[in-house]
Amino acid sequence: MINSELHRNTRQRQVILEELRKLKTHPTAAGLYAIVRRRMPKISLGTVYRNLELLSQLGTIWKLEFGSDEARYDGTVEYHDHLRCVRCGRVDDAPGPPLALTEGGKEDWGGYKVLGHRLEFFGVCPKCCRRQAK
Amino acid sequence: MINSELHRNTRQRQVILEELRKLKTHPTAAGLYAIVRRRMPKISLGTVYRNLELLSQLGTIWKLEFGSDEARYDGTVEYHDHLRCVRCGRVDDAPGPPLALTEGGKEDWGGYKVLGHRLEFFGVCPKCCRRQAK
DNA sequence: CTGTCTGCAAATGGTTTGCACCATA
DNA sequence: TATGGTGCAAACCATTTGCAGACAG
Repeated sequence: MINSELHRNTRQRQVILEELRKLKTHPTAAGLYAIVRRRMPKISLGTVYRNLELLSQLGTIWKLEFGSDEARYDGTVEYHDHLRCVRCGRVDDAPGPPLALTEGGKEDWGGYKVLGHRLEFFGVCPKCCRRQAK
Repeated sequence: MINSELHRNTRQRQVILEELRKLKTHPTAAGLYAIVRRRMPKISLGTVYRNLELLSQLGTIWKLEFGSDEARYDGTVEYHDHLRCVRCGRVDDAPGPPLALTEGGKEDWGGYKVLGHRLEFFGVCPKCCRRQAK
């Protein structure tokens, strides 16, 4: 059941959320696991996955699962677009305000009940651009 | 190497592309495999994957890998947005023209070399809406 | 106390890959 | 006939899950 009142506030959950929010980057589950483990050496990767999934279901964090690579997680709540590097998989926030997509009146679109959208730009990140230039 | 002149025109590849283009839906690799097997019972799933990957690298088809579910493939070449059902994973083309995203002047955006974008709407498809209503 | 959560490890499942044979150009 | 492609099956690997003990409320 997805209801924040039914869930306990475990130390693992707190640390996972805290460390995710400290990061400007959008780590993978494994990446965040490595970071969290510095504070909680005994935590398991399964717990990290379970909490990231739960927090994203609750709308507390955002799971970025465009593309074929591993999912990445974003501790920011407000909607914003993303920019993904096709070479290394890195994900950054798109600069500036999100593109305005007028979804008004589209709640029933082709028989679909539209809930939202995701917009992702893809390209080559600065580091990979430099690597290519060499 | 990704160069159409270096690739042979095998019967398997022809049939895979042909069947994909017949479909209005956007099948998964396994779904297309089931269809292709009606014409080529001995074809393997690995061959379907290899050809879909190659064709999408060549730009002949489009691999839709938003979301966490299985990848889906689209035989249509022109850009269009997609509409994905969050319940059953079904993917349809978004009706009407694609939203105009003025990417001009954004080739160097936050240090990124922007190559393109993908826009996906998510919601509940007609069939799943009906299922819920019962 | 009760039911959720955790650590651990094994299972899952879509996708990829090694290999020996086949077939296209 | 040289080389890319295929069928088969095993390998991969991110993610999920079963379980018994731990802990929050």
